[in-house]
Amino acid sequence: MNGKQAVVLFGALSQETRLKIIRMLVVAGPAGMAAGAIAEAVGVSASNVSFHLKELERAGLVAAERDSRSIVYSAAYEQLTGLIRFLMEDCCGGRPEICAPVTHTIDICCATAAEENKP
Amino acid sequence: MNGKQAVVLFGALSQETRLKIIRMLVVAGPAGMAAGAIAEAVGVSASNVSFHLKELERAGLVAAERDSRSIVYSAAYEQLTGLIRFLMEDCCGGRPEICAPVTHTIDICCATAAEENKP
DNA sequence: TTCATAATTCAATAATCCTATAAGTATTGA
DNA sequence: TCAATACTTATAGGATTATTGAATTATGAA
Repeated sequence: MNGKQAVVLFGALSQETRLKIIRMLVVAGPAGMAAGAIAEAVGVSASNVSFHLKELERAGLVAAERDSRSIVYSAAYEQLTGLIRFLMEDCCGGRPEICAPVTHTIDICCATAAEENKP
Repeated sequence: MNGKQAVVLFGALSQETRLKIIRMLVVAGPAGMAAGAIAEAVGVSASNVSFHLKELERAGLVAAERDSRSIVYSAAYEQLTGLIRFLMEDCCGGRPEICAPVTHTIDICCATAAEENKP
């Protein structure tokens, strides 16, 4: 990840519709969602959602795959985690307590979700 | 953190000069840096850095404090960590391996920096 | 007080981004 | 093949954002 890439990614995330989409896809997981379902969920027109999905795809934040008539989009987790790493690089300058809240909360999120997912 | 706030924060980070500033302040730590030093480091005019610092302040990503003739800016870590939490909320849907890379890398960053900082 | 330094504000211009509408492409089923 | 479904692309507008240079405010030193 370099600065110019990161600017593009942050730009892709700095729009209400696109941020809603990404957050939804992050929750949806690798299975992803069809463009139509996304449009309905965020409440925008087909052409508008298409415009924003293309923007997200251009940034590399989502991947698209056709499934019959639908096109299914899914979150690119590696890009997201790479972006976070880039932003917090050398973050704490020897003060772990400064960036600990990030790792702590994400660990809890993972653990909770995994727990709920058990059979 | 809510969606509208997050959009403002991502917007603040989606500009080359501002991203450079934030990353520099994240490394600089609580001591922060004066506006003039920031301008020189990122290579832009005083009025331009002032414009961008104001934008970052408006978003709540930096705090400003006057010190004699200088105005010293420092990163608002809680906002950054809050933003990351918001983005990755319920991220992995029971698959901890998906978001583990984030927490792992930040943990390593903290540990390494803390180690290097020992007397 | 007067001058120099540090930074902000203002105004004008240039660049970029978002939305809506309309037209186009791919896929499936009658 | 014809029509319907699911999306995408093109275009044109209005809105927001970035940059520059000149003017302004705040602080400290001679």
